[in-house]
Amino acid sequence: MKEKSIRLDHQLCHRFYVVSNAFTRAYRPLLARLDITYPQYVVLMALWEQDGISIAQLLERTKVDGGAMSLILKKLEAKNYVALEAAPEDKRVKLIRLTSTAQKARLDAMEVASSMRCNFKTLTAEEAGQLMFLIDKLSSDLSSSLCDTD
Amino acid sequence: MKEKSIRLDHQLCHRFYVVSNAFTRAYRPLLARLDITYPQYVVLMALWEQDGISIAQLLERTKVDGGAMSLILKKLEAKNYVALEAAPEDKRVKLIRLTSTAQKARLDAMEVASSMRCNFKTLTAEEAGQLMFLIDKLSSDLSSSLCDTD
DNA sequence: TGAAAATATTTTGCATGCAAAGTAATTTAG
DNA sequence: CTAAATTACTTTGCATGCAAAATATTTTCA
Repeated sequence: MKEKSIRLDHQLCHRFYVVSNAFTRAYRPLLARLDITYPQYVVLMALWEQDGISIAQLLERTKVDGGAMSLILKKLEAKNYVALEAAPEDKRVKLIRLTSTAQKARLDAMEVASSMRCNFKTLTAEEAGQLMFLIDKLSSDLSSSLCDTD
Repeated sequence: MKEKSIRLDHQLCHRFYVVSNAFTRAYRPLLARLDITYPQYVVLMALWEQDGISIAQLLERTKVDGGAMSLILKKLEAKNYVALEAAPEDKRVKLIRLTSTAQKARLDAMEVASSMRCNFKTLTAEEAGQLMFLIDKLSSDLSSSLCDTD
């Protein structure tokens, strides 16, 4: 009785796949002015919230891939958005700090965020809230399934 | 008044980014038995629904990137899951057909899908339905924003 | 009919995402 | 106190995703 359920339009996963990629494409022209990609934007958002944190903390907040993060930070550094410095107490740790350029760019980023929200013509604010709630629930189900220590 | 809204946890886009990647990771061990990746699985799902379609139709249904699709089909062909043939009327078009191996693998795929659903411990079936509805609404907002011919 | 426009697919160059291996520095144990 | 485990990052190899250019075919139109 669960036989017919490999149809694409019955799959939550495929919806996430499609929408996530659509977001990346939709952000591209908006982020072009800042000369950054969507994952780079995510990293900057995390830093605008809390500056001077370590790479491990950045990974935890953004959920960006660790291997990709190395490259992303190098690029953000090359674009003069961040500076990396070794932590004084523990030389393994690198602390990431926003440059003044990035501080100023925060205003542009807020424009980006608000113009993205303008794209949501039919989805109401309440529905967006429901959506976030449900995704968070799904998300915790998914992450607990990966480490099945329960 | 819309100033504080570049916080990561206020962003729908980041939730999709995180969950979409989490799905890919969660599927990997399940798909290992079939020796395929998640995008390859998506292509097979589309073909299990409707076999013998063109690449353009496959792109339309799966929303996989066109450039990636070429490689994916080559790999599925190498793994003996599909066969490519030129359409008789129009030599530009290639038709994709499932092999008998892929037909049999459909049963394994149904196992994969159902064991993925078992991961959703707290999300109810009704909530999953709501989630799909809301995502579809968001999705149409997003896609209409890309081609702003309105 | 023959050249130009359109269509279907592939290729290319760059940016991740994923898993696993590799490094350097720190902590833990015997 | 030192060798083994641990931790924080980086590197590597492979698989996409994205945009744009390149190919091969068809269709359209003057």
